[in-house]
Amino acid sequence: MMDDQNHQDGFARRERRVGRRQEEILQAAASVFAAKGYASATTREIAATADIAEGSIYNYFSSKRDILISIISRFPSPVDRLLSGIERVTDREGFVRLIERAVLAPAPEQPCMRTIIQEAWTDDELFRQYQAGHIEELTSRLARVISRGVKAGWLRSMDPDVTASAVIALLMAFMMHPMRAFPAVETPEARTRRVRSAIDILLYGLMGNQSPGQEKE
Amino acid sequence: MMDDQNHQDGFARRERRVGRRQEEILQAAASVFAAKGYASATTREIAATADIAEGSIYNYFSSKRDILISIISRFPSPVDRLLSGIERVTDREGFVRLIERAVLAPAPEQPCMRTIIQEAWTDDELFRQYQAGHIEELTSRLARVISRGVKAGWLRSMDPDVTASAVIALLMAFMMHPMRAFPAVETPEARTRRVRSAIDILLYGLMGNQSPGQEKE
Amino acid sequence: MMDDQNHQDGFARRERRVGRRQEEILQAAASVFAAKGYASATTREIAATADIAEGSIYNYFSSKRDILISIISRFPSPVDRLLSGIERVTDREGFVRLIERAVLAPAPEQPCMRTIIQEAWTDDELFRQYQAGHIEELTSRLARVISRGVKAGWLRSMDPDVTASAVIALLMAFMMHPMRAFPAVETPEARTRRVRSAIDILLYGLMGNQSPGQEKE
Amino acid sequence: MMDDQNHQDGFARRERRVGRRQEEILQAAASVFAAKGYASATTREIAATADIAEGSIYNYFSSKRDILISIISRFPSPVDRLLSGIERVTDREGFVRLIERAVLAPAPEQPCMRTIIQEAWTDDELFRQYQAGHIEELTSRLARVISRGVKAGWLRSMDPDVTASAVIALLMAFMMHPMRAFPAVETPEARTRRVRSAIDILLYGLMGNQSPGQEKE
DNA sequence: GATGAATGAGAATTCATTCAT
DNA sequence: TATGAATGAATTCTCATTCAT
Repeated sequence: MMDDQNHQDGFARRERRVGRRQEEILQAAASVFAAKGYASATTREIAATADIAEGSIYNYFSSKRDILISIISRFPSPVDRLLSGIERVTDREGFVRLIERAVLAPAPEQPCMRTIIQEAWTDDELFRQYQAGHIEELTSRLARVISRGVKAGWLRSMDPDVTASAVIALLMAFMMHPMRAFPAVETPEARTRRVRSAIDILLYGLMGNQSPGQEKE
Repeated sequence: MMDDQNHQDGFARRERRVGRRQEEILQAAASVFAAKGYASATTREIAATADIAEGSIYNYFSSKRDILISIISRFPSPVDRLLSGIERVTDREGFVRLIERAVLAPAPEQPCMRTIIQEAWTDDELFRQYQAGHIEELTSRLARVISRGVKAGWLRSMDPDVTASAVIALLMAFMMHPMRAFPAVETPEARTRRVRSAIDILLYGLMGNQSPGQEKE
Repeated sequence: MMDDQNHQDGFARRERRVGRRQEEILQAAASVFAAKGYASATTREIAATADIAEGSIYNYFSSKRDILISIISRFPSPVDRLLSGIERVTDREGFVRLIERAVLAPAPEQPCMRTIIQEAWTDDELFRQYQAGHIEELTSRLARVISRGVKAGWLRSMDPDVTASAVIALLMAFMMHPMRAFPAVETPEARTRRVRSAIDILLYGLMGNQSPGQEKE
Repeated sequence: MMDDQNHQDGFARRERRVGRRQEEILQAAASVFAAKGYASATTREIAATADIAEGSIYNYFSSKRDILISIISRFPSPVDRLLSGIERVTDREGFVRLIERAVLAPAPEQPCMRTIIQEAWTDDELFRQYQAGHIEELTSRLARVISRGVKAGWLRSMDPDVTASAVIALLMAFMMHPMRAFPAVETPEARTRRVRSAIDILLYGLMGNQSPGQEKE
């Protein structure tokens, strides 16, 4: 029984070590992909960043592409950030919070994720595999929320389906790019102000006649 | 003098021929970059597309990167499309038209440009060299327009600087991405509807109390 | 017309140059394959032997395996050497000559081909693609010849099908290996004597009661 | 003394365990070498087949090559199968049995050995080290047998030395290759028929005027 | 100028072998 | 002794760039 315990411990320890190493490689790869883009990133640089030998990468991943896929499917995509909780939105307040949470998410990995998600966004195969389904689901759910909002009067009158897909396009685009335009200059506060302003415009555009975000600042 | 004339003619003719060839290569490269991304595009494929020899490329451009740079600086970026004419905006109507023109621009090269601009957007050096300046200029001009609009009452009350940069971020992002989310499904009409809807949200969000795009459809 | 001629000349010249280079690479590869076996041969060594850069190989062949296949399908296999002319065999004399020609073929490339053919013989895919068909054809043709020989009395009585496949197995095996057993020692004359002796045994075994090769020595 | 006994027992037991492990590894390696060829076989696959860790192999063998050498020198080669008992041949019957036993040997490992022996046959160093000596010995012994047979009249008149080396070449070649030519089609019975037929031809060729194998079927 | 073969630096990946546990 | 992750040299192949024709 003792032996069994020991054996199990050993097994669990190894599992954890493998997991840790994978994590390290993924972190390293993510940062290199983010800096150079997937195609220009080299396994050599990933290995150097992860501080292991080039060949060791292949003890944990079967190919460079496998690393990219692992990153993409491991981290929650912006889409998922929007999806979670969308059902609970029943009023203007909830809607505002949903959008703000999705876009302003303080995810520490966000800057490094942007480029990687772009990759999934650009690569047809990855897009179909990891995004398309989510987005369709998100769109139809959002359309239902909008439909409810219009009926309840806290959204102005619009076609729910078209509006839903337009909003998602806007949000996805915005979540992927907002930082780029002013990279060197701006302080975090300035960034937050700008993002808030954009959200405000979006929400105001959806709700009409009353700025929804402004009052919360 | 006759000789001189001939010589000048010959010179001009050569100039034109060189220009034409460069144009062909740029077109070819643009389409290949768009399809594969800059890093994965090969000079071989560019040459094949331009129907010239691989080596001939180097008679017109000094490197693959030089081609990318030439494309970026030759074609008007979305930023420029917004810039031109921004000064003439003096009322709600003009503003609506400005935004619509920029986003819906029927530029035949647009789909092929998106990827290339993304490249410039992702590559720090290119970004600084070809976008940063334009964007700053655009932002400050737009801020002035917004400021005027708020004073004149055709825009709701907002901080002009923050709003300007937020709008630009939204527009840039949207101009670069809107198609992706629904690639297989949608008809051109559906696409236009969706883009219109997004613009509508944006403008309504800026102007308040009256949908500006809706009535024009 | 002159121009046309020149152009054609240029075209032909290039064709020839390409052909020559391919030939050089094939020769080099053949000798390296022969020395090391396909799997252990490296493109680096092939390139060095052909005195070109490693990368240049890929201007002429799409992969290392493509080189092997080219070699195999370019040179006539032992099977083909047996096939050609088998139909014309109508008597004991012709039969003797057929076998002798096939086995003793003074092909200059033979020593270098043996190992390569072995590769095709060992690799299931290559075998099916380049040998299987030939061998089946050869077997049925040989069976017909044997059948005729038995009827005409210049072969002893045997089952033609079984005998045909046995003879082919013996010949193929022998053509692929005979040298190996005594590589360093023997003179060409000794080798010829030994091969002749083997052929003699085979033919005597087939014909019975009279040594067919002995008298020619 | 008891202790001593125990110690000796322990020692012997360890010896046996080591031997058993080595055997397992050799079996595993043999089957992998046979399937892929030496160069393409990986230690990983050998380890997996032997159901041990990759690293453990190196507790028993110093290198991959060492495994190959161990296999070759451990298992009796076809040559050895011919050698053993060759001295006892004193008449036609014995000769027939000798050849049949060597070629038709029901060794279960034969198919797996063929490829390995081919490796030794192809690799100059291995050939010299493990085959050359055996073959020379075999040749001279066989020559003596033939000489005796010719004198005794149960072999037709031939040069014993040349004939001996020819027979060995034929047999070696045939023992290494006979299966290949008809892999998918034939039943075990068909194969036996074919091999018997080949042996028959050989023996008939050696003895003259009387089929030696035919009557035994 | 035009061509495209030649180049060689590097890319991703494999694998025999080592070594800490 | 057993393990299997770590290593890094070696391998096949790619591709921007050069250069002889």
